[in-house]
Amino acid sequence: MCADTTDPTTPAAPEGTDYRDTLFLPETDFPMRAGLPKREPDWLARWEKLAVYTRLRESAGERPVFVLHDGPPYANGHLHIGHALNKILKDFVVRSAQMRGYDSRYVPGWDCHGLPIEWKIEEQYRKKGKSKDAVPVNELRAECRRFADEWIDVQRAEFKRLGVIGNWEDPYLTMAFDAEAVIAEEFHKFVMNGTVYQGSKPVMWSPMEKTALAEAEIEYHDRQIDTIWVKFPVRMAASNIATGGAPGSDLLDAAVVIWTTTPWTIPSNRGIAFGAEIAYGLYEVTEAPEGNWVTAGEKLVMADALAADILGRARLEPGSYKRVRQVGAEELAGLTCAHPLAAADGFWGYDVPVMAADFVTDDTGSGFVHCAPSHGEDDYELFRQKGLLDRITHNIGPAGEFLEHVPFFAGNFILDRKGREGTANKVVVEKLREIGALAATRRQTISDAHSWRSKAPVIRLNRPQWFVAIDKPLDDGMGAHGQTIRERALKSINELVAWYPKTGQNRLRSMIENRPDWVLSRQRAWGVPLACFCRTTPEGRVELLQDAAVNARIVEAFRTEGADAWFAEGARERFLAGVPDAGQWEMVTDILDVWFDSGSTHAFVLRDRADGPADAIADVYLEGTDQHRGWFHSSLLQGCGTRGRAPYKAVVTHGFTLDEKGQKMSKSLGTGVAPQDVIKQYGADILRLWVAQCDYTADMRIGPEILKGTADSYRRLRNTLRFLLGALAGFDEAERVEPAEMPELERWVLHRLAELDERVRKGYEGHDFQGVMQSLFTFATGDLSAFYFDIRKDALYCDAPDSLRRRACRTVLDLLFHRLVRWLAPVLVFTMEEVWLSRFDAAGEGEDSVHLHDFPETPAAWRDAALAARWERIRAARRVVNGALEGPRREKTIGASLEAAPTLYVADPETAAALQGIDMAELCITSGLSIAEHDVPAEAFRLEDERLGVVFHRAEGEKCARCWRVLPDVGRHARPGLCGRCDSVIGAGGR
RNA sequence: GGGUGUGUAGCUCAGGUGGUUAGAGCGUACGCCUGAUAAGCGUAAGGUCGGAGGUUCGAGUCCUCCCACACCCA
Repeated sequence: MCADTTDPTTPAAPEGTDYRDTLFLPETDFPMRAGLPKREPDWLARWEKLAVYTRLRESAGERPVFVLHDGPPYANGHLHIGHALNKILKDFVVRSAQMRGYDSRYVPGWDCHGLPIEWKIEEQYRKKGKSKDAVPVNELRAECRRFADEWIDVQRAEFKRLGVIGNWEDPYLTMAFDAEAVIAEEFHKFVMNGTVYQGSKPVMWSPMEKTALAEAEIEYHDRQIDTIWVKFPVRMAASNIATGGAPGSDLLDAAVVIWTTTPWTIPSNRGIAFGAEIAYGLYEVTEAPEGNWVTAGEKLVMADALAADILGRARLEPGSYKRVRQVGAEELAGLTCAHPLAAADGFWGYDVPVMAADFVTDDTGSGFVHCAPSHGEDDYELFRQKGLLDRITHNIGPAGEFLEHVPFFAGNFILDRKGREGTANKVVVEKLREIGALAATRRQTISDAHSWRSKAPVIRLNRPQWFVAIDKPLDDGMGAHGQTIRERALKSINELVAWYPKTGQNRLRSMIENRPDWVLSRQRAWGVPLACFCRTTPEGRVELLQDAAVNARIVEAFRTEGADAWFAEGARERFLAGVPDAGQWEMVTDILDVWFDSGSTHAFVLRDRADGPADAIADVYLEGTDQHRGWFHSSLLQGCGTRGRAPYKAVVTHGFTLDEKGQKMSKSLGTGVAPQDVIKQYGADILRLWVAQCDYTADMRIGPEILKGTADSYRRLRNTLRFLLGALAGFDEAERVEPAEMPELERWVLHRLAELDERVRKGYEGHDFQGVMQSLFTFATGDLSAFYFDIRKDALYCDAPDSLRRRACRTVLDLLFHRLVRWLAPVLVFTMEEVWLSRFDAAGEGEDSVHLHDFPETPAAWRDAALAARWERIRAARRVVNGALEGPRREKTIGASLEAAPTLYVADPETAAALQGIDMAELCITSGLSIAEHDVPAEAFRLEDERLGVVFHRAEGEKCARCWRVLPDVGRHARPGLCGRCDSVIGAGGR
């Protein structure tokens, strides 16, 4: 139909006729402002009603299974931002795996046993004036259970509010009866394979309360103490390396000087440590006052840096001693000393070896550290490494008293009844002085550990503990990856597990390479007991009962009654029934370290539950970097001991959340960010977007300014989607156009989509959420909003509905919609559901959800590298035009770009070729644009590329009242004030 | 004190094996539009690449030391 033939009786339109109604403007009810805090709960309710997680499981069919195994948070308080970060990252993994085509299962869990809860309950008792010891164990345990239960409900609601999908109806709990049964059963595996043994290890011990303390129960206060320098006579020197003296060495009549802040540990001394990097010298005293502790002729070995200080404190004048010679590390390592108290009693007649250790310094003291492996962790560790743990002493009792067998000191206490300094230090110092072993003393103030409860000082005391030997070869038929737990763990780390980021591998490896045996026992109440029996053999060895029938009976009881069965009356007789010599066996009443509980989750979750993977190995464990020492570690050791390998195939780690300045969040500075507050102010999607925009492999900052920025980004993205919805209003399948028939601009968008499809899928697969978001965000703002949408508004608003250009555009918008919305759905779970429903189920009455769909297949054939390269040049030329319009605009020559019709000079043949057949006026949103393949005139506007220039011209003609383009033919058509295109669109009954 | 890691524009991040005036998005400023409108478009200003040495013709990129921050351990 020709527009010019329309009814000539059409009344002349008055000036400024409004053709607005003839346009196809965007139509959508999708609100520009999100109102997330208010609306998110509605979508949560909808998903609950639809049972999205269950539906996905039921419709999984033959999809491959993917399992992210949840590391259980501890059930004792509201969620903090770190929990939110962790669960949101997991949600990205779970949801993107589902949408990539997996049957992606996620069972959340909770860690329920352990000290913090037990402590809370004790605190409640104390407030009521009750003593914990007066309460039956199972009563205390029941209270702990109730406490955990309450917090699990709170945390579950808080996690769900974040939009995290999973089996929230049926999570796993380490305190569930079946979990407690499996934990005990797993422990029995270690009992039966012979790796569990009793040893002892120094722990923080409060003599006042006669109990071991955890790090959390310790506080540090300043305290005045008497430090002492003590002489240890050299007993033997390795003569072949002795230098500078006669055979037999000049050190044989010297003494090594040690320094200690705890004189009461001297009777428990079993060694001396020195630093291989420290300079030592042999000093000889030439002159000393009458009755001095250090006398003329004495030879002492000490660090050069400290010698003057020590000898001064020993009341020697600067000129009254001399440095005889240097003493090297090799020589020191060959020394053996006598215990200074050996001179007083044969009890101390043993050898005291001198050993190199890396914890010795020469800042203070003497450069020699006296080692009491029962009373110091460094000391213990050194003795463990040297294989000397059989030399551990047992001289101190639980109240901090010297035991009966200790000569001279028996009965003296380290602390008195009020927690103040007792007599132990005094008598030891006095004895050392009496026998001439003391070199000097100094009173000083140090910061030292005190009990949080009694405020009294704390000591280190070795207590019997149960260990798992990690270097013992196992004859368990699971040797495919090594014979010992350590071998299997290292093999797993090196070959069986993928690490995101890579650095996690080294971190865990160096920990496993260096770690000592695994201490399992805690002297506490709220946990799974080491459900086993032990006895001491006539030779003094402690052995464990290895009886499968007894174990089975215990596990069965735990399964039906919980681990409380162990602490119930008559438990011993019940479980030992039928065992010969039952009377010899004692119950072990310690409980398992909670890391053993959580290290066993793979057994009672991945292996035992119907929703676990077939091989009972998780695809991913994802936690903070602190879990290299924690859950990754304990799960690895546990798995290697019970099934021969790590229970995971990949480990993803994230950093910590810091305040806006990159420092730890602080309550007192008010820099803390609570997830509940973010949700209240902005909504969970903003928090999720923040997570997706961070580099989670490092530490992440969060605060008001950062959240505001995130909300800004969100708004930009939201509006782009809103435009998409509006432009797609009433889209009909009949409009669809094949790519081959589309204009180049549309095919360029399809090319970008094909590129992004690969980027997004690979990004999600590699857990690179930041990369995915950055690509999508730049695409949405740079390629769509500022380029494609801006250009196509004319066609969308003004073209006839059946125009190929408009149909092609709407086809592409539909393809864009499905990809953008679904690609973003794992991150912006709420908003993408809103967008989805706004298009497909505005009333929200149906059963569809974007979360029930996969990422759409994107044809590889959409890729067109040649076309993409050409459009790079086209866009570069467009940028020059944009720049050129800025001048006239500032000078008020023009306002809108449609008032311009510039000339583009192209002196670059490749760009000229690229522009062939391209309507640059359309792309630049000008009313006209002529291209001159010509040298760029001097007056032309140009950017960096000298071969492209633009000379400005105003567009000739009138402004079309409908499409606003300024064209020469406006006014020459049937309807007044219109250009040919618009006139014909209306004539065709467009609207 | 030890181990591990991080440090590029106001913010969030890019910057294979060292190579021309260090990039993107957001924010900011200014201008335009008023048919995505508590929106949209354009232009611009922002960086001693934590600091100091060194290797090299040339270093954000390699080496050494230092500083700050974090996690784990002591």
